Amino acid sequence: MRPSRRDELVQKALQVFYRNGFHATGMDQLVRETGISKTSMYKYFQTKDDLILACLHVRDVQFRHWFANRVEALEPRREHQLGVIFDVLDEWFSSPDFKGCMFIKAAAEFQEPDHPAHMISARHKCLMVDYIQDLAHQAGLVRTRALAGQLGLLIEGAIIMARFGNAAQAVKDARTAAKILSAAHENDGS
Amino acid sequence: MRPSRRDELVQKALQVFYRNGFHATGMDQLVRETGISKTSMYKYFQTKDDLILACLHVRDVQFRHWFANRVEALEPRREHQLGVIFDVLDEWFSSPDFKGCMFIKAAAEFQEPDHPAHMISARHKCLMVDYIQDLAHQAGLVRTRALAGQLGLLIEGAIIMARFGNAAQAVKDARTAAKILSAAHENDGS
DNA sequence: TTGTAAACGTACCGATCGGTACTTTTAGAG
DNA sequence: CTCTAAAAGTACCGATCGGTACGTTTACAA
Repeated sequence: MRPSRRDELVQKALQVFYRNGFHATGMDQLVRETGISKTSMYKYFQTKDDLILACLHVRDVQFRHWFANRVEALEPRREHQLGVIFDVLDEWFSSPDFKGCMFIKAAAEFQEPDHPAHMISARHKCLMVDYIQDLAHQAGLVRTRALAGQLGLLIEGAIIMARFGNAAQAVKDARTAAKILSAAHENDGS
Repeated sequence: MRPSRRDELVQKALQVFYRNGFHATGMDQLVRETGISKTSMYKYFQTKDDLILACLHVRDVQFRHWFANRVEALEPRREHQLGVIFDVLDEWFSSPDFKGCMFIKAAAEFQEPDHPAHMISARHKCLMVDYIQDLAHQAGLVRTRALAGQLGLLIEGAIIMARFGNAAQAVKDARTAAKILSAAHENDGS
């Protein structure tokens, strides 16, 4: 466990970027809020962008692990886990420091499609859809690629709508829609 | 048509903000890209934030008018207009200068829920859902509030996914899901 | 042609930006 | 205690930030 200081920096910077935005957060503010000197920061990361990319990478791993762990905790039976993904989302939206999806925000601030931050974000969304498809497969559903794509749209839409006003309504709509769409992908259906 | 110069500023600044982001776009860059002097800018708007808010307001009106006009053009029969909203989205995603939803990006850069930019964005999304509900009503469907909420999630999700890689896949998934969800809201259903 | 108001260009303000140089303090190992 | 390496602190760099002051040019109306 050597690089604890570096990990601590990434972890704290991650929270500040998440709460305050990337461009809007200056390095001096990071010094203030993390308690880590600028000298150390620039020893670990050559540029601010490098630090941002490290934060996004950690966030990607952490978020997907957290999500899968919450699914597992709420529903241990694998064939029923697809049914609880919007309960996990609801937990996320209801957490006091929920501020939307970090990757949607990263893509909003780094718009060039070939920017590393943009690519990490796209990959994160792709991996989430892959995970949803895996849950659909374990639920014994058919045409899981199409279903996962559709549920992915509901998830992203719910994240957006949760940021604008009523998160409860977004979760409710998403849950209802997900049940209808999933029912259309049962092996006996069309 | 007196205030042409001011409108011209808003129109051009809107495009630069849309393409380049809000914080990432400086006033000097706006002078360069719009050809309007900084003196004039600050005569029309006291602060950069005021200019941003004016841009968002214009964008809100323009986008909703554009969207409704395209729906009308693709399908004049009102009872069938709900079926073409993803064709209009497809047009938008396919336009060469598509860079996502300006209001999602505004909410990403101005995170405080009571920030005017955030509130304008939330209101825009709300008005879009209202419009979808109106189309659902004209299509003779039932429980239009729930259906509009669900279709709204699909729309926002498609916008997000279109920014990350394959827009065509997002439109295809959204169209399929929308048909299933709409069918569940026909007056003979459920 | 003159008067007038709007727009322009330029130079500038203090503050902050990302990033660097250099010295001092801390902490753990021998 | 001493040596060493890491971290901190401070002061600073040029560039850019949002915003202002002020004199010049444009364009149109009388």
